[in-house]
Amino acid sequence: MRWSLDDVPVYVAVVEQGGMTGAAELLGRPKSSVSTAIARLEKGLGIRLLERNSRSQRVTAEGETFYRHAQLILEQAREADATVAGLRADPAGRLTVALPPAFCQEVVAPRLHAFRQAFPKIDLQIVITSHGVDLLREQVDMAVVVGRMVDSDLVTRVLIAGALTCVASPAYLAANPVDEGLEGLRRHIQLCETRYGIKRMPVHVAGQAAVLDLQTGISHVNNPLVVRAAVLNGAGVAPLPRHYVRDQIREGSLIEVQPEVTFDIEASTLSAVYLSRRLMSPRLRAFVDFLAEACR
Amino acid sequence: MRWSLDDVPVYVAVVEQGGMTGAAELLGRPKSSVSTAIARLEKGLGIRLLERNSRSQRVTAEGETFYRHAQLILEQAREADATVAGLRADPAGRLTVALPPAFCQEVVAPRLHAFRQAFPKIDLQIVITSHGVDLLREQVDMAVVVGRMVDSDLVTRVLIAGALTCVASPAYLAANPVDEGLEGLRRHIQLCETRYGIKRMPVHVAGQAAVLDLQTGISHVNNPLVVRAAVLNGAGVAPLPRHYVRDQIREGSLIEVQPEVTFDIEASTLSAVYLSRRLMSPRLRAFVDFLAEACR
DNA sequence: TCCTGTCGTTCAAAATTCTGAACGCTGCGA
DNA sequence: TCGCAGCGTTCAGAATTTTGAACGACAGGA
Repeated sequence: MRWSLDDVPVYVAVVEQGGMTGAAELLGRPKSSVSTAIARLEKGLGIRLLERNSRSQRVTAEGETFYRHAQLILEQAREADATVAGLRADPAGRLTVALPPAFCQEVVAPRLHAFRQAFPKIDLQIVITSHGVDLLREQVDMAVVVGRMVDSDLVTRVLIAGALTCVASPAYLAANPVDEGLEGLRRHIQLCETRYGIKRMPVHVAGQAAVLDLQTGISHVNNPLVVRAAVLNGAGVAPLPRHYVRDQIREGSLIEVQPEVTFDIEASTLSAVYLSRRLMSPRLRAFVDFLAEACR
Repeated sequence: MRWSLDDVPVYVAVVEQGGMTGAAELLGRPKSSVSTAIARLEKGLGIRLLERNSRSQRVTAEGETFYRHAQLILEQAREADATVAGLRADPAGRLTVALPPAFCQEVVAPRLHAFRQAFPKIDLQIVITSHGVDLLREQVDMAVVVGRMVDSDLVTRVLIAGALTCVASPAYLAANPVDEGLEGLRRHIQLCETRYGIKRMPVHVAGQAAVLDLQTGISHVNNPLVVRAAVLNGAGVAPLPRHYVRDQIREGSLIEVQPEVTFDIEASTLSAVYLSRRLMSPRLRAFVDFLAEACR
């Protein structure tokens, strides 16, 4: 990388202001700095970003491409800055959040102490519910929900884009070997989270699309931790979010079955949903960052 | 933002090398530069990144948080650099790609001329198929597929995370007003793309989860453009990827019906899938970047 | 306990970048 | 056709950053 990241904000400003003079004003620096920064960036990248004769300019095709990337870089930088600003501000005040039962128990609870220690002045109120979005406007500052909520005036941040994976206990597998193929797998599924219990679950096996019936003759529970507990005690094979079985797989109390089968479903995604990205309170930012880190 | 982006790569190097000396070696700069860069960054951010006594150091909690953001910034920067390098290299050679019919016709075809003009030396071969992944290893360099393929040794780049939206022609709506509520909507759906034609399509209406039967008594076609053509000619209301109806909505030949209904489904996602991110040929990178830009 | 190798910091000189005024060019209106 | 206003570029001095060597501090082995 033979170019300087510090010239990126300058270039973005020039493109967005439509000229160096405007950019210079926006950035509060002399226009000569802007001019040299652009020249340096072009030299470093080895391409011409702006087609310019001494009076006007337009963005070249390559410049357009680079601009898109530059925006992303800047966005990340601003995100980092906002997070750090939040850390420094020692966020305080009441923060009410809605969390689904399993997520709260499995991911948040074990780390709650660390959060309270890092932000002792945040008065965190947790509401356990699976329908957090309904409370979003009136009663809670943020909700963790299943899926990838798309709503024009809500901001969604994906926490777990977790794929489902099929697992079973070693004891069960020893007693009941699983045949190859989807049908072999299907015969061992006794129990499944309600959300995944659809008749034609689309799956991929080594790139091949197929469907799996997760409804007929299968019991359903609307809590993944119940399914996990059952499977740990020998209730056959069940598809579960990888995030909830990672530890068990590592320590050997669960074994992945046919890991080549991937499930094409949004229902295993968990997202944090809140109102505005720009006017996010430091305490909300701190908590969302904390969740994102906990889910890594 | 009171800190310099140029110090970010230095910090990342220090964290990853576990020390300033190692980082200095990696970056090929004197360690004094590394030391001052870190000190400057800490001052600019207003937080302590590394807890260090004159011999060793460890990353603080805040430093860990910032490191994650720093990685993202750097990743974006590298991505930008690779793209520009690709542009400059004047990519050449044969590139074979697999595209689904509707996507190729609607998104790629109108922009193909621009691509050929920008990269005249790329000998582009297009295979029209809906099962591009199957060809991925042997016959094509890249495939555009429906969904969000998760496969350990495939790289996926989401092109359209498009939500579905329900549309109808103005003439149809004038003659057949749609009642409020999901059931009102349901009565007008006559036709639907095969992929969305499931019995319990999960939807959200203003945050409330619900399901919509898109199977019983509905005709299915496995091509969204056919559905669109039919709806344009009065075939009731149909859910379609927003990306395929954007132009029609703008020019008024289609109208959104109950836009507050959002569909929770991956089937409307389109992704580019290819083998390796690191060893991507310049021509493949050029084409994937072109697709991403076309889908913006 | 002392020695030694290694690590991060400091400092003044050197290189680089930044700055503001002057310059030259171009599009627009008269 | 001409003149002016506004834009990007240039240039030399000023400010900042970079650099390599010297320094101080600590861990581990003798």
